[in-house]
Amino acid sequence: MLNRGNKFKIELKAPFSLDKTLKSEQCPADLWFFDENQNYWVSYIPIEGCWVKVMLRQNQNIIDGEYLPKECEIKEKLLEKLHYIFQFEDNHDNVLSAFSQKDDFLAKVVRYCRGLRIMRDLNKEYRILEAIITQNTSIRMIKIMQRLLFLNFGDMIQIGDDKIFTYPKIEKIAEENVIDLKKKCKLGYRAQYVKDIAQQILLGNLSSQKLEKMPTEEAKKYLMSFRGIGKKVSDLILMYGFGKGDVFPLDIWIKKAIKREYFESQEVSEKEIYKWAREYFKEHASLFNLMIFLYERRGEDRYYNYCVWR
DNA sequence: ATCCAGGCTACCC
DNA sequence: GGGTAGCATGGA
Repeated sequence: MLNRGNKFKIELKAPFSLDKTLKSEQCPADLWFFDENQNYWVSYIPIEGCWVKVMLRQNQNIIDGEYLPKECEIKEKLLEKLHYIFQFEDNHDNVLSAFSQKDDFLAKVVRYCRGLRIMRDLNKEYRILEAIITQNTSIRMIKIMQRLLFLNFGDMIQIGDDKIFTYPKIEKIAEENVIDLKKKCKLGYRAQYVKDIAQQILLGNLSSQKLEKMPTEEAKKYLMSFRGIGKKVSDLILMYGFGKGDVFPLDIWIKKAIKREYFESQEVSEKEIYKWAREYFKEHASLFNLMIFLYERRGEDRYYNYCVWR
């Protein structure tokens, strides 16, 4: 590695793949990018007021890590956060082999997704705003919009040689006028939603503390009471912001796959798919949702080199 | 050019 | 309750 920062190692005790996880295009993976020259994954994490550059590389069952700046003595805290983000210790093997027996499609999906984890975001408020901009657009555009949010509403800081922008500040978004927000960040009609929700978060009406205490169904109703948050967006927020394992975000990829594999390509309503998924996957719905999403998009372009931070 | 993308709201019946 | 036009934006 750079050999300039502080080094650490994480020993993996369960099957885990950094590549599968970060190339999966799950929402929190957008905060990581692959540095092709250095051959490691990079992200930036705030720890006790200090922004840290984190670099990771996997070698068999070892994650080699390094962070900057060197004078930050936060190794233990950083490891704690990385465990929270990646869930290294989650061993899904029993669940995966059980579901592989259920049908051939799942067997293929499970094989393809070996080592995949559902990530969690440290910044719940950002996760809420980011989920809103995912509606009716492409993964490519989602990354562009995120980068523009960082650029326009984050603070510029320097870590080593990197000049980056921190997470977009909710207060700044809340007071920006909608036309400018729309133009600056290419948010389209989502700009009004983003601004409104930012205000609701600041007012304490949309509270992540409240959300954390709620069971899934209640949390979903709560989220959907805000304009701009519907079924799908609330599922994404709960899955990636609040670690809910029993949600099932329905986008076109999932709908297509479920219809094809389980309803003989017949027309099925969203309601029926939700009901079916709850019964079929039970408390593991989120995990299989992400695996099917990844499997279905296996031939699509990936943008894991794209950096939202600068 | 028309259709589509990790959908939602408002309004129709 | 279910069904759908309109919505901003850029890529195919």
